[in-house]
Amino acid sequence: MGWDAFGLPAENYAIAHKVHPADATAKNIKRFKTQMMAAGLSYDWSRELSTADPAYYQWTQWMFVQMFHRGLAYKAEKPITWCPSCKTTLANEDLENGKCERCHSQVERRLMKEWMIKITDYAERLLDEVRLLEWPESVKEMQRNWIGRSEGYEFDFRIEHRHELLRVFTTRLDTLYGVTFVVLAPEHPLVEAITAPEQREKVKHYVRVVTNKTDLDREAQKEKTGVFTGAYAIHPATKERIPIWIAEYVMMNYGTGAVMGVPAHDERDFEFAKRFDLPVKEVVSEQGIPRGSLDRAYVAKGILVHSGPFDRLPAHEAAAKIAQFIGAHPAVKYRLEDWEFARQRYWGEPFPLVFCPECEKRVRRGETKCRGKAYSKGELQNPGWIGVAEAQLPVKLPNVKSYAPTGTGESPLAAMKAWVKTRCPKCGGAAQRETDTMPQWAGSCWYYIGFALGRQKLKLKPSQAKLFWDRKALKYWLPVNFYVGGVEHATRHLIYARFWHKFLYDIGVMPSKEPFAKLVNQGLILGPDNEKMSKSRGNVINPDEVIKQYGADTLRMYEMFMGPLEATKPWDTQGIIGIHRFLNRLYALFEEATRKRKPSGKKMGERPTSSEPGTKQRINQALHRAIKKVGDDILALRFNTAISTLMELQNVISISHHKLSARDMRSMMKTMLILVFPFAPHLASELWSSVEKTLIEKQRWPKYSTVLVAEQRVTYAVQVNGKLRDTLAARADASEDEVVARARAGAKIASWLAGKKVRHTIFVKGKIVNFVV
RNA sequence: GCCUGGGUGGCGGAAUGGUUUACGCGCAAGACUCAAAAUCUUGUGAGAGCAAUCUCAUGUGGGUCCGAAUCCCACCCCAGGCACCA
Repeated sequence: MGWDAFGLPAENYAIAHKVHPADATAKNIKRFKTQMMAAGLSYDWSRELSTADPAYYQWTQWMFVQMFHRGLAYKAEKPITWCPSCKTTLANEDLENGKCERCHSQVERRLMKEWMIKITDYAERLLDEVRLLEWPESVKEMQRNWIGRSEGYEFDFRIEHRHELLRVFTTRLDTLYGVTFVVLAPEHPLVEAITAPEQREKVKHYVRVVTNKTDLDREAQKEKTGVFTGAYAIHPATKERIPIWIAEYVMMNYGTGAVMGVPAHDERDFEFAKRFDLPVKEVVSEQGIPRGSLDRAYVAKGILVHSGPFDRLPAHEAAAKIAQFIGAHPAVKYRLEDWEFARQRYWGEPFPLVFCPECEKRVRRGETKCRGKAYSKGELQNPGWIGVAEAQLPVKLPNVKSYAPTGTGESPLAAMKAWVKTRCPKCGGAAQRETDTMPQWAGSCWYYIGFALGRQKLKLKPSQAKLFWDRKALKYWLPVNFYVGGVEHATRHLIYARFWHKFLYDIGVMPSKEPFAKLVNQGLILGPDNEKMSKSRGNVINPDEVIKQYGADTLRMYEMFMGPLEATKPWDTQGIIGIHRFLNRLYALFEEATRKRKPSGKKMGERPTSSEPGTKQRINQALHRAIKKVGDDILALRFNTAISTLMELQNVISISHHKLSARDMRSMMKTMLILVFPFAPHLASELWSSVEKTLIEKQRWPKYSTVLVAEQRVTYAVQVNGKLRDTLAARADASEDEVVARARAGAKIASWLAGKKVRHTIFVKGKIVNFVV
């Protein structure tokens, strides 16, 4: 078990309850642990870890600093998501429908300079290597959509009277001759430079209005809006003058932030052209014959028309030829953006980075080393930022009195002058620590590696990294064979962790390419009202209460019995009694079997000295089928049907067990206990230990007899024209002729067949006879 | 709008081409009890019938097949994801 203890969830809780996050976290861990132990969850507690433990987060810092040195982390001014309630920047992945996933506040965009991780460098591999994963198709698809690859071309428009070039990305270069305008995102860096003096006021006003909108407002905007810049681009093929507009429907964070407007063949461009009365020029049609006028965009691919030398070419061929003609080059774009990695909050891993003004000057002067120590790629790309040396890790999170977020864009750590002030690891000069902290995802990106390596390894110093990366252990344990987790991680933790793992693979410390080989999403248990459990709804089922009322075994077993593991299903307060009854009957049955107690209810005679053979055979068969079915079901994670099978077995035993000898009954019940043990370990081991000195968990899973499991007598369904008219009991090995003859002879069937001609007879061994008349 | 799941009794669900509704809950009747709870027994898809039995039923409509909850086509509804992605 690992405690993902840093980050917003823990800190927001601490603030709400006016306790220090470290204390709140410690208290909650203790409570969770008590609950888990009460439920009998058998984790290997010797490998327990917490992401907020310095022994753990020193390695998180070590990994980050490796990324930094290799140029994967950068500080750049960008419009970043800001949550006004959590008072911190957030990553795209932290949003849910444009709102903060933690507190559901409406977020804003703020121009800020924060640490970003170049996860986009890994976009291609994150996408491609999804194929290596045995994951639910839905999650794989969510990841593919999140990464969002699209292939197209990039090319530049010349701008009339200016030397700058305007780069656009398109997936439909075949529609180039249909371009009647160009659109820039309002935040596009060229907007100010190219805007004509007479349009300046209008453009400024528009940009201000649009950039003040929240993302949600911008999404809600249905009508197209925009404004003409007064500038013109030159069409690369026809050399026509093309008006340049800006509009909020073009996003700065995708592609190049500029698009070619082809109203005839793009729905959005069509809408925009209609709104602002721009020309619509048809250049693709289904059969190569122009329609003349379009009442909506024709977006399908087709044959080119009105496209100069490219007329009559099919789309794909045309795109390649046009690219050659105008000098466009193939390009791939991703929806995935770089990972906003800084939080202006207290409760997180401090960055292992310092800012050194002297080193900044040296790097800016073009020096590549300082006192004989070379600057890393990351240090050269981020002038002044220096990675903390391995020997100085961890950078411990200082204890503060005032941990509440400030809202100023600086974390509470910035107020800790003594902590902030430090020496540059490169030049020894005065330097300042980075005061932002890492997001809660950082620690959870590699906790499974922590489990694999064990606690002793975590306690090593980062300067002993070579010892830390125990290749043998990593090869033995990883990739994780089987990961059970909620689907809410699909485009968050599971993207980040895959990236993190691939980075560790690249630097040679991790032997596998992917962290989690097989994934299953367990369904959410809803409240009895079929809604997500929440305090405010008052529909929370507290496991402590359930355990108090029914015991831990009933709780565990009922959770498994409710339905398939993957299904989301409501807690049924009444349904749990069924499991409780099952366990009580098992207890009573076992007591009877071991003769510790007189059977309750009906008077029952002594057990016979030897079992009644038919009964013994019947019960034994049921037992062996259960051994097979329960075993198979557990491996296939079908716990609900495994439990049904145990109930069926118990029903068979309880009907006629009094015809079994004490010895037989006892031995069968002991086997059943082993089957029950994974589901109800407390009761099973209690009963086991009442008759055995061994431990039930040390027992081997029973073997079933294939002879007993095989059906000896079967019931045939007898149909006439596919409709069930009779059933027929027969030996499993009875021949077709025999079964068909007997089926035909049955009184019911005879009457259905009377006066009709049987055209043919279908026989499926062990299952069915069907007379077609 | 696009993508991914899913739709079976009063309820949770079982069955992935062969007796639809296993198992459990609930409900009804009975036993035990002064009574209740607990426990045990029996019954329980819908409709018709005294009954044997028959007809209908797996979101809707069509198709394939001796036979469809299951395979194919079209549509409807529910849940989740993405969404002005050029």
